[in-house]
Amino acid sequence: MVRVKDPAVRSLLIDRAAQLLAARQPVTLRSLVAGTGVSTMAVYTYFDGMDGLWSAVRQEGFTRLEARLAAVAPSADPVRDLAALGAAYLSNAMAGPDLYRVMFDAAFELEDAAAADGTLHHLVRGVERAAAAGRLRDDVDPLELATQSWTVGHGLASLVATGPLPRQALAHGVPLLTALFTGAGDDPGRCRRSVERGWRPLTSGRRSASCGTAPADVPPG
Amino acid sequence: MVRVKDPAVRSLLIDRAAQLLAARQPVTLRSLVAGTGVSTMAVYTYFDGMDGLWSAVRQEGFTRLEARLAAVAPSADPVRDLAALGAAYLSNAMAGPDLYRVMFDAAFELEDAAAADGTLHHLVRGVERAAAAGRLRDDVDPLELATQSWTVGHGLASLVATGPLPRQALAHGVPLLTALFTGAGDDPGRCRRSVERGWRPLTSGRRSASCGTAPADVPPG
DNA sequence: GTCGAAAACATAGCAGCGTTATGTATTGTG
DNA sequence: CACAATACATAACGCTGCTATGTTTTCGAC
Repeated sequence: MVRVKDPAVRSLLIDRAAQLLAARQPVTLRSLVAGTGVSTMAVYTYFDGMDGLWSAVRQEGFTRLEARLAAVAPSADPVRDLAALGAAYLSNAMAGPDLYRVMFDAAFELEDAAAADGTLHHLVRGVERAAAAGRLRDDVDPLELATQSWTVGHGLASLVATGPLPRQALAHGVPLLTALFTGAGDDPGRCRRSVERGWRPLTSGRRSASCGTAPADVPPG
Repeated sequence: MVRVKDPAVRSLLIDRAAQLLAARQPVTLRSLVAGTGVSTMAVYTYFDGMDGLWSAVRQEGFTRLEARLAAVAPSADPVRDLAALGAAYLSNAMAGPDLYRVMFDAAFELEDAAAADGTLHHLVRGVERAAAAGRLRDDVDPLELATQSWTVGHGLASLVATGPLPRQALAHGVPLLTALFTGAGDDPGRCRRSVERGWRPLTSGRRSASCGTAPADVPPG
């Protein structure tokens, strides 16, 4: 009675969609199945149409994001870890700007909201650790501060990855988060140092510094 | 030699696009001209295709946004005015969520960047007034603080107007901006009161509080 | 092992989309 | 008035997502 669909075909189509997206090529029903041996009907048997495929691509995006957040190893400095979570969030957005846009493109449905909730939960736990370490005032609601951190991260990601701000504008994350966590009770100087340490892997390394006169260009998509 | 195209037709098509957008109806070439008497070719003589129309719609969105920002009357409290600018930004996004999404949808081109620059300039002047009033530290760069305020506003607008956060999440603007301006040197308590006063018209009034049964609605467009 | 139903697949075709080609009014100008 | 360039209307093209139809494959029951 119950037939199980081949999960390999599912992830193949999702990966190919993400691949086309990263290559800035149009993701159409026919361009998806081109090259793969499957026919256009596969998109309907596995995703019930293009809308379902986009939904699956969004979830893939949130899965990748959550993997990056989960890879942030907690340290002895929970405020540094909070900044590191923000840096990981931005790093994920910069690694696939079009995928990040798709994640927040369509009107949010239930499953999308659940995936976004998992992301937010990482931040909530980070805030709770900072609160447990006595770095924050007692009256701060972890969910609220996490949501505010998310707002900052998403605003920066949206304006830099798919918007008008240049890449070096990512550095605004340091004063923004520092102000936010200081406002939540952390000591200003200590907070600044923690945020800078957590943010460092994003602005320093990662795909060569943004300083101009690049001698070599990236290969075309 | 030079023929001037009828500007009335231009704004008619732009307004109809914004109207369809607000009504959450698909904006297609044929649905645009339906009812207006003009033919599909008008979109090509006036906008050189749908891309040009979307570009014009984006500029219309920035024009409306700038009108809202310009309507914020400066008061004796420049920090309140900064928060009021943020509230006006959010108010504009909530008044037309789909238009706001279109504004930041496509890859930014030169004319779009110019329009966004005008928006940012409003914030820069607001920061400069706050700095001139001695509310901020001397070392704050107005452009940087304005960009950070924009990041907060856009993040909130994106997550609330077209994203997963509910409308009451707009209240996060108060602690976010308070932390940002306090971090820039303003006195914490005074800053909080200023931001709350500037933010008030957004969360309290405006289109009748979120409780239902609105007796009268605003006239369309 | 065989049959039958259900799922997966391939092909062809549909309406809709943005765009363009072609022919016809309309307008401004010498 | 005559001419040339613009504005417009109609029809068609290629592409899109989608669906209808027929075929193949798969799985469970006897």
